[in-house]
Amino acid sequence: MSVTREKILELGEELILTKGYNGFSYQDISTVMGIKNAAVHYYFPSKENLGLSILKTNAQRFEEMVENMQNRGFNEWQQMEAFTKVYIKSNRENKICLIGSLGTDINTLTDPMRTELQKMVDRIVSWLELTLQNGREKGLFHFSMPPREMALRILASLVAGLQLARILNKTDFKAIHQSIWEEITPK
Amino acid sequence: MSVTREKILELGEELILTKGYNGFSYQDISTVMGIKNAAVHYYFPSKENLGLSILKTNAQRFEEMVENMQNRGFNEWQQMEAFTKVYIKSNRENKICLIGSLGTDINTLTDPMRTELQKMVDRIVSWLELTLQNGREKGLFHFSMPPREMALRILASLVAGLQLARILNKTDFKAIHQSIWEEITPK
DNA sequence: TTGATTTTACTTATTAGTAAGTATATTTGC
DNA sequence: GCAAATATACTTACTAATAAGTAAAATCAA
Repeated sequence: MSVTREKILELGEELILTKGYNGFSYQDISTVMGIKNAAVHYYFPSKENLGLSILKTNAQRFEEMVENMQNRGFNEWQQMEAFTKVYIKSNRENKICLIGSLGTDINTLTDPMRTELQKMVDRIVSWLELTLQNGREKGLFHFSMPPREMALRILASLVAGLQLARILNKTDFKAIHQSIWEEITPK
Repeated sequence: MSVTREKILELGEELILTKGYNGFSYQDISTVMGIKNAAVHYYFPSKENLGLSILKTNAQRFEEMVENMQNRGFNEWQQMEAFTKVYIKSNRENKICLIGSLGTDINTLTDPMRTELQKMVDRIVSWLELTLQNGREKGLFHFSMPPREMALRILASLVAGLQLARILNKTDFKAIHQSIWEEITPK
């Protein structure tokens, strides 16, 4: 696949995570890349098209990560740890996540983008739920609420953890994500 | 104070909470109100000016709520309950909160707005921290981590709870906010 | 030379913002 | 008490900048 196309996707994603979907333009992309506006339109005819591609790329990346972890025989604890690490990296880079960013702009998105976002979040919550449930059965985690509730709670902590850390202080994210582990670690 | 000005502030806030700061324009306000674009500029010369006014109005509303609760002799449990109710109402109205919305757009805001946002969030976290600490001393709450960590954790749950609920399902917010109480209620 | 890629040169729409004017109150000087 | 001055609350009619998007020509690479 074209290296230009890849780079546009990468930059577009970064812009969504740093300035928000309605806070960036094709100009932002073309200027940084040293190409013309129309070249971006060549690969992604519309902004919606670009946004949708970014969403699908992300959903795919998640699936690959999950598949990869299972191939390597990661247990549920290790899988949760790896998932958390993605967020720790985002925090280090002063980025929020796609869910938090597009969640804010959801009413300005087109139906295909909204649907794709819902699909992605739903998939992540389902995976978290299953991982928490299986991990609890093995005694790797300890919590009493239904796994789906716990999944939503953990995801919410991570999503808004990044936002709060960017507003207040980067180090605040650590406090938030560590408290997740305190809650689910068996005594 | 002018009723038109009040209405612009109200509508502006609603637009930030539904479409995001970079997702609405003065046109959105003037069209709904049946006035001209320039009339909005008459009250708020720039969009930054409007955004700043909305932030300050919100911060003031928070202070009034806290003051009011203390005048009425609310204990810490009741105060936490009242704070949570503000978020439950937002969820009912398909709105997210100012923190989550402006948190996404923070890098596109001017310094005065960023500073005001930080000030507001800092104030809320401090209040949460103090309320949790005092409540724990009285035996109203039970938790072992430092109060500030718990404050950040609760705020993160509420902020992203609204976002996740708007993406997935309104009822998911209930699961998230109820799990907060499960965590801090003494056994 | 053919197809993929990219630029040139646009269009159309929307944005924030402004200058000047108008009608209606409200205040002030006498 | 009343005319003149002034403030309030807008509208009309713009500007300059930027947005997304397009058609056609030029360039490049196999």
